[in-house]
Amino acid sequence: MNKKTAEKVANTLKAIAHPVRLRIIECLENDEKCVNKIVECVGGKQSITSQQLNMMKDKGVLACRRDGVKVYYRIANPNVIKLLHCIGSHCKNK
Amino acid sequence: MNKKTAEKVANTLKAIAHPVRLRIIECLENDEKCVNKIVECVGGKQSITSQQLNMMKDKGVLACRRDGVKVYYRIANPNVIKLLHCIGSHCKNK
DNA sequence: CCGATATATTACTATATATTAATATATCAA
DNA sequence: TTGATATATTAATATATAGTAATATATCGG
Repeated sequence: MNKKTAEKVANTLKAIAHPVRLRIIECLENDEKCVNKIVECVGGKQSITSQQLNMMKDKGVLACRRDGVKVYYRIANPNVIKLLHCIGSHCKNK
Repeated sequence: MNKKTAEKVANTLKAIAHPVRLRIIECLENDEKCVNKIVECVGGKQSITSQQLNMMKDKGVLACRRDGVKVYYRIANPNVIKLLHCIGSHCKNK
């Protein structure tokens, strides 16, 4: 892996290496959800969740579409789900 | 995933979410290596590499053994390799 | 346009992580 | 014990990330 690739990969990993962001991803695993639902699902403040969502969108982990007043987020990079399972199965027995 | 698990997973991810640390892991993919070799392999200063190695050891990603004057590091958590491949295959085509 | 609901942005402070240079410790052979 | 090689630690600063509160913008029905 060359340095540039390493930086890209590190960037993607950093994008999800956060407890709340992991939970957001998990919550979006099966289907898209609007911000409202995501906030409920992970249980924080709206503005914080919005920041996290935006950050992950910037890094290409999530994508979104607006439908009227609501904005629906979904997982743009399916590998993060695999990744989540991968690392999850390791951490369980710790 | 509950909050505690999310924190553990985030911790492991943070441990590898760094360009140099990713390259270290890659360099240890097939066999253990002494610090010297690792420094050569990733091309930084010895003390920095040592810090990274220690950090990853602390977080359970790596393990090491001393043999005389040399210290050999190896991957302690095989899932990080899978993880690397997972995310690597995504980032390639970007 | 106005009010209501949904989402995003800003500005600020706190905390964590990275970087760098210098120095310390460990092991062994002579 | 001394010198040489290998590795680890410390201390200081820079930079990035997180957390918080307040406010702004967007969409739409009426």
